[in-house]
Amino acid sequence: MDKITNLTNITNIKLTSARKSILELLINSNKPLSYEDMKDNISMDKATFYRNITIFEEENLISSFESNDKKRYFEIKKTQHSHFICSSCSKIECIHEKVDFHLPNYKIENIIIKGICKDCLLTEKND
Amino acid sequence: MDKITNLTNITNIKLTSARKSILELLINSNKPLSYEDMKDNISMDKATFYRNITIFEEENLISSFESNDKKRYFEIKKTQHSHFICSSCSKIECIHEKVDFHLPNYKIENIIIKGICKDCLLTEKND
DNA sequence: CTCTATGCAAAAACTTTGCAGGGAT
DNA sequence: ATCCCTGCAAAGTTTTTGCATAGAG
Repeated sequence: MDKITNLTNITNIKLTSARKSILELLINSNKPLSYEDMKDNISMDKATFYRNITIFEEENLISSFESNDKKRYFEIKKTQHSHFICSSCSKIECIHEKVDFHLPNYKIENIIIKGICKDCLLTEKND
Repeated sequence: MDKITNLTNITNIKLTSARKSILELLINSNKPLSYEDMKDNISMDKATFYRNITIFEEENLISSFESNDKKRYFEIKKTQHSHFICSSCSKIECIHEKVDFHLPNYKIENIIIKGICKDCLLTEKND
């Protein structure tokens, strides 16, 4: 039984080939992906894509967040980590350092850190 | 000399009445505001609004982030704090608790925490 | 046969751009 | 007179919806 079947057989969704191709891409990616990132590798209409994304989120298979570039980025729910979005180049990086933070009575799902990445900081200095 | 003059006279932007009205709203708000939040209280076209917002960001007077609801939220740069966005009700809250977190070589500007707020958690339990 | 999934086209929502007119100095 | 600011309208971008067809069980 492969990873994707594992993921979906605990839910009540049908594993169509469209859905499989989205999940495959997300599982094999080491960073969040937008529709634009994925569209050349999944052969389906954007309507189908977004409808399936909605279902995946309802089933808690994936999480998403909005970035600087106005796009939504999607990611398989796996070991929890944070994301860094560079205000300058819009690059997104996964941050695995532990963030020490507690908010009683809230459920924390995702931490997004905005700022300037080290590459852009270096470039600024060289200007 | 008022707050707004203080804010802007260190920059090289002209303080028009349009700009003043945006800054006034942001200064007096205790939470980030979107264009929609502000539009009834500022009498200017949305083009003017967004053009001025761009200038304010370039001048480092304000910061912004994208929320669940596809809107950008703007805030005067003041004492640093984080924001909590509820995935369920999309409410935004300012979080003044310290987030203990270090990323060497990166400049951190803004921390956004996504999750379920305490009100929505309660509602879920009561279903 | 029935129920869900999909594609296509159009709509929706927010933001940006082009262009011409207005205001300030 | 010049330069920047503004309003209006149109365009741009991402995501969503309606509807009819296709496909699975």
